[in-house]
Amino acid sequence: MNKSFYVTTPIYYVNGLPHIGHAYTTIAADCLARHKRQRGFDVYFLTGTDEHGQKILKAAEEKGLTPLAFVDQIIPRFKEAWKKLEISYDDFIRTTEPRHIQAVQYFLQKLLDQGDLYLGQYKGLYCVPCEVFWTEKQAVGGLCPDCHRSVEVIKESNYFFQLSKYQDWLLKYIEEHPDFIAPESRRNEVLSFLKENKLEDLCISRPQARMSWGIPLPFSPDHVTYVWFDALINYLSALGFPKDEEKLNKFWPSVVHLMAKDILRQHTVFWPIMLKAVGLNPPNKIFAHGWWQVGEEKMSKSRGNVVNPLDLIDEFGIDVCRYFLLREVPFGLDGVFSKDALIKRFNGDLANDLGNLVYRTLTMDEKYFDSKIPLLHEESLDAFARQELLPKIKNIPCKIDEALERLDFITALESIWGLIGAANKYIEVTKPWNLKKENKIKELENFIAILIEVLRVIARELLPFMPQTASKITAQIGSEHVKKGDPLFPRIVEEKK
RNA sequence: CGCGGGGUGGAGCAGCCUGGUAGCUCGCGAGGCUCAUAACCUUGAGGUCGGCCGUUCAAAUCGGUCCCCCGCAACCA
Repeated sequence: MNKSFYVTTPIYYVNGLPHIGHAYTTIAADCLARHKRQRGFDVYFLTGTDEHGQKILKAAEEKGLTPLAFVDQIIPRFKEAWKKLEISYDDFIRTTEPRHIQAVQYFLQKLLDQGDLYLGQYKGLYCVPCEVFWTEKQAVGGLCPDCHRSVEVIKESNYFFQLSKYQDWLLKYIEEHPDFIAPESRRNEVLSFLKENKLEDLCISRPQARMSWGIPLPFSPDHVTYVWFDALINYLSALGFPKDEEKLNKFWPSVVHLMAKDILRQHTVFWPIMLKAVGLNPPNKIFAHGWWQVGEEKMSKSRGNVVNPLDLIDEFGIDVCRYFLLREVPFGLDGVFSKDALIKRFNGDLANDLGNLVYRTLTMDEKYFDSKIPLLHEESLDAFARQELLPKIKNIPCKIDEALERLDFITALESIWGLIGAANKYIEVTKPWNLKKENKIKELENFIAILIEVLRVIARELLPFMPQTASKITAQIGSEHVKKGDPLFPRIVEEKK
């Protein structure tokens, strides 16, 4: 049986349209999924949408729609975006689907039955017009931070989940599993949080009367499930929890959860404890990546500086966007997005290094051998090819495996670009135009043959990162004859102003 | 003294754990080559490694202290 690999994005909250942050997480997950498939793993790649909660209800009311009608209208926009980005997900889960609702209700019932839930009083500062609870620190001077009207103390009866019961277990687990939470700075953040605070019990319900848009508690018609409790379970319901034991055993817990850093705590504190409570292992890895900033500010809808990923694709193509997002900034750190930076990457890495290497190689093969691909004779290769090209060709897959294990997309890509650089240098060192003049056909044949082999390796290893480009290169090379087309990445010449 | 991350040539980063010629990418200067998308290859200029004090034969790297920037500080997705 093949090894299995499960990768998830968060389920995106659909009170808005997909933006570059959503695309970033999803592209990263897609890259990992494609890579593992290529290496022979059985892969399950899950994405989806989070459709319950206060904000959805409000957004729907503003549009005069029922919540379900509202989300039904948004979901296609996400699916279209992922289709356009050629995201190779295996499953798209919606929290309004029966399979998910059943899983959540089973989960809740089990917790209740084993005594992990209790009915208590939720007390909080509530802003009635905004319909939002605030903490004491947030509501400075008893005022709502949003609308600046005064908040009221509200008490309501709700169900609670006793997190603190599992706190010591979680702390120990994180300490004993250094790779569980990444990057390390985030891991430290969670550790210090757990060491310095006693976990409060998590309020996992909302009164149906105040907030109706959620999954009903199976044991209380007066309550619906708190959205986060509902949402996290999606990672299990997509595996057929609790019924499909075969699928569950196959893919759990060999999972990597990807997300932006703002939802780290829910995934590293609530989620492992929830799993522990129902007798499942924590996920293998939880990775929180950074935010993209436009100019100086964090990208957000309210600031109106959102970069629409679909517009970018129209302008530059899928692969260029994928390459830029994965190559420009270490996964885990914040980055600054700008078109200038993207164009720089395009011209430098893609046009000059990769595109030009492919094009000049194909041109030479066309000129010297009428596009026929000569046979490679490894034993008679020159010193440079043996020392600089062959070892790289051999090592790249392993280097990429290691790098992607750490979600280090940059190092993985750099290993490919190391080969591209060596090949460009090889052409310079070998001076094939001289070989041609001197009629050294054998040498010339081997020279072209090894370069084409290099292109094959590049195309193969680039596939998870730039699927379209990889197929284009493969198609250009063919098996016996090359088919030189247009340059892969025509240089972008910026207009003078 | 809440916890954590960071301040390295014009820009963005690596190096720091395991002290000993400060490295990479981009940009800029010069040269080479012509198969190629003014691309490619070689080479040069440019750094008090945030400030100060200390340990040491020797500190970007260890210790102390100060300054500045950025995260986290929970039930809001």
